[in-house]
Amino acid sequence: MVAVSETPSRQEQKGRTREAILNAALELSSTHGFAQISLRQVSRQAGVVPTAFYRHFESMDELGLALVERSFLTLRTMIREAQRDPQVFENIIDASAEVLVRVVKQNRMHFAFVARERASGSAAVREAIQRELELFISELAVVLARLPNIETWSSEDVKLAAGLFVRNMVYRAEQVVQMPEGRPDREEEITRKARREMRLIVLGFEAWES
Amino acid sequence: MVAVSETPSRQEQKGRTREAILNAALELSSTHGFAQISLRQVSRQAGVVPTAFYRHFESMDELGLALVERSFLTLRTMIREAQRDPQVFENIIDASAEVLVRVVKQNRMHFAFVARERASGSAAVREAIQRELELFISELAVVLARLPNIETWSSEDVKLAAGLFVRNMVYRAEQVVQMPEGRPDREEEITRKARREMRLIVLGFEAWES
DNA sequence: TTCCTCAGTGAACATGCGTACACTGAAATT
DNA sequence: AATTTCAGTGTACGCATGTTCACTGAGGAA
Repeated sequence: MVAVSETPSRQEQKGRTREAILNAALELSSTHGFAQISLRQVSRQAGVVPTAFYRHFESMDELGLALVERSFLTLRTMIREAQRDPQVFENIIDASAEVLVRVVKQNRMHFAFVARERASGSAAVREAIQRELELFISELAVVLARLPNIETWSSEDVKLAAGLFVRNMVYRAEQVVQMPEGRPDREEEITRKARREMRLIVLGFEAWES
Repeated sequence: MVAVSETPSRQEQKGRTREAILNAALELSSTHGFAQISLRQVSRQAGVVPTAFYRHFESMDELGLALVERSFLTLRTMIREAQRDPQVFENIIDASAEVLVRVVKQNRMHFAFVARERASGSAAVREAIQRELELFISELAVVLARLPNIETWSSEDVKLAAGLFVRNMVYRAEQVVQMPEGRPDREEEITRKARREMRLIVLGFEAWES
């Protein structure tokens, strides 16, 4: 047998430990909520002594912010990939509802973190999530603005509609996160409801006059 | 001088202490979140020794449930009173938006508690809030079902629409709670947005076909 | 080869926590 | 008047926490 793995450089090793801490925090907070987990618990789960934590983050608060950043990075990547799905062009609403459920299931913990800490994290974490969601709404607004019925709206109205959409999606995402494993019936129900809600909102679009 | 106040009965006194504990918990959790406050902090703020806590609640979890119950009781009472406002009959949407902002401002801490713990409390607290919100949606659905455009809908569709409404109201309520004191401009903005969102949804109603 | 850098260690600390226990004294009951 | 009930007290405990400090030893630079 030959040793295949090279000795990792110092940077690499540091990066790995950092990842281990982030993952430990994400996992622990998925059951108890980020606010209630301790620096020592996170370190223990990451396989590291409490003092080593400080080599990577100054405080739990800073860890929280890093977690927000990483979660949204994952989510944005996934959703951009999903937008390339050819189905999405054919029927935006039906495809979006299915994509939503699929994407959330694939990244359950990231969504759970965002949904939970949005309302309850430390002030800094809350604000960071709020900002990211606003960004998300603005992105969607740009997409919406190209739709036939919407071209003539004021940009404020488009953002309003986008906000309605995103907030409803966040709610349905929360439900998918809470959903017990292996319940395709619940999954189907959530997808169906999301689809109908989006239809209802879109019907509002069509009748809107600024 | 004559002693005006009668000596309170044992029951009365117990009730007062219970209230003191509930208020202490509500106030403390408005800054740090219910999950992070300790039995000792609550007792201290209520002016009582930690052990006395157990005469009223078996655990912090039970306190949390009592807080959910009391908050929703307050909220339901206020909203039912608001429904008697004659303006509400004339123009449901515009009046509702204003009532929403006013009611939330009057009971800031109760709304803050519900909004925050909805996503992040202990499992028991979360489920209790979820259940109360479902009840609330059902109540609204009954009101909506009497509207002219909606009479013919299936009851599932009516609940769907009611859910959309309530969830959006919860979101706007969160904003009112976070709103800094003495900012009538922010208040006006939130009212205006809530109004338009509700209009957009109502337009969807009108175009809906089951 | 020699020296330096620095990610991770391990012991020690003060503090706040939940809960058990025996208690007090006034209101309620007899 | 005598007795019981029970909301609230005070002490004491074992435990987990955040942070400090001096340390080790392997990777990287000289």
